Amino acid sequence: MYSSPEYREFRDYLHANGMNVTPERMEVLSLVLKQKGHFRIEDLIRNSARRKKSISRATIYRSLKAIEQAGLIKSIRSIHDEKIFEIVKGHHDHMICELCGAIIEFYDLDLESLQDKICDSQDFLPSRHVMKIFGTCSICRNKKD
Amino acid sequence: MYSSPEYREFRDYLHANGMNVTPERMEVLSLVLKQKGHFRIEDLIRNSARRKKSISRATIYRSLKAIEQAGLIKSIRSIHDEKIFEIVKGHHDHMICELCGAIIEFYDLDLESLQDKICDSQDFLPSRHVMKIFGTCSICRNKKD
DNA sequence: AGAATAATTGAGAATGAATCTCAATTATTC
DNA sequence: GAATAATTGAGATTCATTCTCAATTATTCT
Repeated sequence: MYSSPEYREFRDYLHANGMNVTPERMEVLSLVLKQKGHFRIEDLIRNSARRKKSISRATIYRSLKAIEQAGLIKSIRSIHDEKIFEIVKGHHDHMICELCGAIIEFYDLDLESLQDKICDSQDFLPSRHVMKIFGTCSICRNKKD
Repeated sequence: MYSSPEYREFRDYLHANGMNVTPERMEVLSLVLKQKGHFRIEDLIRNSARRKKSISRATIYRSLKAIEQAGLIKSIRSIHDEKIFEIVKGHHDHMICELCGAIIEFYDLDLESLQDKICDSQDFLPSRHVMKIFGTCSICRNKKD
């Protein structure tokens, strides 16, 4: 129970920050890990609600914040400016289709190193970045014909 | 009065979309153009409130939406996830200091063309993008010593 | 294991941004 | 200038998120 590396990492984060390991926090992480791809907070709340022992909205918010700070999830915004979380699985950037809303992940090493170079030229020390390209995905492009 | 190119552009947008040119809308644009760099909606509302004829919150929101759709401003999010507008002056990206919150604009041609190349490889047709690099700005780096 | 201490939870209240409602007002058209 | 359609303002409303605080629970210490 709660033995995969993500739980361990989260426990370590909690310990390192003088926070308690509670069933609620572990359960929220478990709900998170069940999501595939991107998810909204409301989805988690709804999922939790249909369980025997549901977790309060406040606690879900609080736990998500901790899980985010532990580096296990991160938030992005949809085309409609809606907050969406995703499980952190190594860095990548996003293409977002303005027609169908699809979120396409990509990673490009040249892009990463070019960014470092740009930061360097401004004496800026980067810690992380967000890059979103909006446009039309290949599926929607072909539909249009 | 209201003769600079931005007003003309906004009027054109309104006409093109069957919307009326009202003193309120022009005044909101005027408030926007008075801002330097980045601004929050609340700043505009406060600025408007201290005028002889103040404009309602609802109308400021409505006008900003129109001004944004006219392409004269665009919105970004601060480190604290707060919505911030900026006047569109040709495309650029952002470095955001996590210590002092400073927003540094930059533009890099290599970055732009690399992005096009990446989109091409995914058959994705880009229309615009957002790139934010978080980290520590040069001023804060030097303070730390 | 049990007591003491500090952190956490839940339920609902509170906040804050953004949107909506609708009657009164105003821009536009003819 | 009259008729028509769009807009405005004030306040109500919505929706996401945070806060409050008493009751509960995890952790620590012996």
